[in-house]
Amino acid sequence: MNHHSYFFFYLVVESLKRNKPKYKQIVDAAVVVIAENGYHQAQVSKIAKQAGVADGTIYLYFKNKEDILVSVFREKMSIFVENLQKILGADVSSEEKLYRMIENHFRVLHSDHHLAIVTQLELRQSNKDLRHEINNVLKDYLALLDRILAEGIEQGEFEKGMDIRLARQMVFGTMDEIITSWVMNDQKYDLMKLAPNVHRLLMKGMKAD
Amino acid sequence: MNHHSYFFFYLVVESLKRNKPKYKQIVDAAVVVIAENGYHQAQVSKIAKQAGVADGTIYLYFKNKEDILVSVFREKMSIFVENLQKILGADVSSEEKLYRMIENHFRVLHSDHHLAIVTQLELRQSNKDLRHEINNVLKDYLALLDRILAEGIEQGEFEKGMDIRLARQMVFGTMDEIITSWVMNDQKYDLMKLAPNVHRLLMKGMKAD
Amino acid sequence: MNHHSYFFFYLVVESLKRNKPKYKQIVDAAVVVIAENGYHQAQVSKIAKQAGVADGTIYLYFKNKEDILVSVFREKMSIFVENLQKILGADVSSEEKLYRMIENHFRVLHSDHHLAIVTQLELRQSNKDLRHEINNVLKDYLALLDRILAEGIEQGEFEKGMDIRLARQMVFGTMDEIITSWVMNDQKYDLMKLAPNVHRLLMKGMKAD
Amino acid sequence: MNHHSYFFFYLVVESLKRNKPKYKQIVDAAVVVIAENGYHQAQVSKIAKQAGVADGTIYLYFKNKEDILVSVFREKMSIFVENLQKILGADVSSEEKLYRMIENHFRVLHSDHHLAIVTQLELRQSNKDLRHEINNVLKDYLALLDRILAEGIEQGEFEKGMDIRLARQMVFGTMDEIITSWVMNDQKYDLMKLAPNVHRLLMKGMKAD
DNA sequence: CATGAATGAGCTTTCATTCAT
DNA sequence: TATGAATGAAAGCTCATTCAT
Repeated sequence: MNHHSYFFFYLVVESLKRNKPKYKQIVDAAVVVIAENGYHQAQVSKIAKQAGVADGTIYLYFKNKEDILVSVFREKMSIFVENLQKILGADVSSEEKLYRMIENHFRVLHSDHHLAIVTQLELRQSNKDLRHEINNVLKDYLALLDRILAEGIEQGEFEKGMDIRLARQMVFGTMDEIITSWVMNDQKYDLMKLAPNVHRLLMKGMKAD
Repeated sequence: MNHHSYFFFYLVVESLKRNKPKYKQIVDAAVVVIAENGYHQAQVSKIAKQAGVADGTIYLYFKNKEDILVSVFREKMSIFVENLQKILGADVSSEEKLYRMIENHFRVLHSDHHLAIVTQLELRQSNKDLRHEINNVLKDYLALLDRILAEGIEQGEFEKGMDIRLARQMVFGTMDEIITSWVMNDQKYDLMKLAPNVHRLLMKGMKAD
Repeated sequence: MNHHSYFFFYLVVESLKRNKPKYKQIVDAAVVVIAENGYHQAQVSKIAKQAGVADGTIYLYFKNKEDILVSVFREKMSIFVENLQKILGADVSSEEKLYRMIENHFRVLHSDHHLAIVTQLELRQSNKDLRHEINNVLKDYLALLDRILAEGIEQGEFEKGMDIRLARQMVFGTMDEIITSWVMNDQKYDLMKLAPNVHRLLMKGMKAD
Repeated sequence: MNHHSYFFFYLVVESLKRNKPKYKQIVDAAVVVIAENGYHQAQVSKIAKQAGVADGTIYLYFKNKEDILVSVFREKMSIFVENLQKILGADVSSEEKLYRMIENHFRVLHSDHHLAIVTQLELRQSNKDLRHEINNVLKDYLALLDRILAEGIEQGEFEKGMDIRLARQMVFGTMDEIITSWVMNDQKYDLMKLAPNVHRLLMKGMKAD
């Protein structure tokens, strides 16, 4: 490679970097590395290499390794939260909002296999401290789910005396278990197609009419 | 040795091991150590000390550390499976069987705080391989749940077209999420009291009548 | 460039540097940072920040970090040397000159706590190379001490057959040990008051008359 | 090497090890490694290799690296202390005791070049915490020196009004400076021969009679 | 002259597992 | 069977120095 081609190569690489600030670059690299190597094999050096930066550069943007992992969760979770906020703002029934939530939850993970592996399998191997951090991030999401449920009760769509915490745990626990199974089965079947049935089960339960 | 004789040899050795008091001693010690120190602080040497044996002795009964952990899960899961088998044999409706399953699941973990911490929080930090192993153990339990669901459909108690896999994931995911939340909240409230409501939600869903 | 022209070039560059305010700024910043944070916590970035310059600027004035530290020692040592030169020029006995030297040595460090910490404790943590450099700087000072001793012998004030090197090591070793103890005791007592006794001990020894 | 010769080789190595318990083995290895590589290049792995043990074995005998270094100082210092205790017990004048102390101090370091390098140059590069530890160890030694001085005053051998702390600092500072210079000059001259002159200087001072 | 973002080499310590007794 | 001393691989983080701007 002569020094001209090096120069242009440099420009391309640089503009890629500039368009994706290093912070995002590293977070995205972490998702890929964790998904492909597993949580315990996701060394900082691997993440750095994947991000195209030096090991030390990581520490200009993150306090420590745990900080990277929490950031991964926070950054990606914000996709769910933002979508859910839009759904909440829509002028539709609570039942429809719940449906859209399930559908959104499934779609985001369906469309990003790496992310699905990371959130459903890998990040759960983190230690208790990190898991508490992750739970804090989750709280925002679950608070929005609670709002759907509360509004549904208010509008008479959902069972009047329903325990919101239990209902939330049923909705989230169900979605989570279904997605984890799907990931552990190597994402063989079409997750999206399950949404209507899941929604129906949650709304009307298992009892025959 | 062909694979048949290997299989029988395996069965004999396994049953011998499990009858030996030290095997159980070590498994029980592992539960205590993991519950009190957390998964990542549960070194083999700590388990050995708690069991009152030398480090090396562990390896006379277990192939490696992962083998201890899988054994913990298998031994303890058998309590759930045995109870559930009794429930299945009872002459009651499928709905009642489901209720008893939930009640049993909650009760076992409610009555053994160490076990609850280990199964809901600590063992989930294990790596993918171990979690696949654990899932295999779980399968027996979930197969029994599937039988309740299939019988319920057959007898017209549960929705005819219901997807059994989804329903199973809803039931298990809901129970699991509820128990995990309870453990993470330091087991502050009475888990047992939730069983009727959980059962009602799973049966009739959230929709107002 | 032959070694003569190199030598003069060196002199010019050196004198240019030392007149530049930033050079002194950085040396003074280094003293403060080392005294307050300790040798091993005195990162180049901290010194730069304390001096109010960018990290990179340091390298316009110093070859590397070691060069800063040697410069600190050289700059500060020159105070001792200059004072000692004045003392040597005074028209007093050698014994009096020795007294004034001790008194000066104590006074300079007594009046600059930061400097005392840096020279007695922190700079001694440097590696062998740097300590050899520091010793070179010290040589000028010790050479002046040797002159006091030689003159004293010549004038019949000091013991005729006295080994000058040993005597120098006794004088310097004694002063150094006393000051280091004083610094390690957090400079609790009055160093200056010790000068007469130290002088007396060095002159007449411990033996009872 | 056939397995017989391996066996005998093994016996020899083992008996060497057994005669020198691992603790001492490691301390001695540390002295050699520090002397030959310098304090900052004395990695735990090098010490382990020199001691003929695995890295991990170090940590069966020492809390951490600092613990090795403190132990080096403590173990070696005890030679000085034990010798000095014998000297104190001798039925000779205080002046003679002082002489023997100097002679002993010089001899121990003169006879172990590695140790001389380690105590005079390398260990002084340790951080403040370690140096405080080292100072604690030194205190025992200096306390014995103080006893010689106090007894000398009592018996009218040493100057009546003499400040013991100052005198101790003169004696130790002088010895220390002389030895350090000798080490920095690559131990070129005969340290032992200096003892009488040093003693004379300390006793009678520099002043001409 | 001055900047400061980026670099990347380097090392202590833990702990699952082995194996001579 | 049981022991427990010994092993040795493996990784997060710091910071002196550079160099494009």
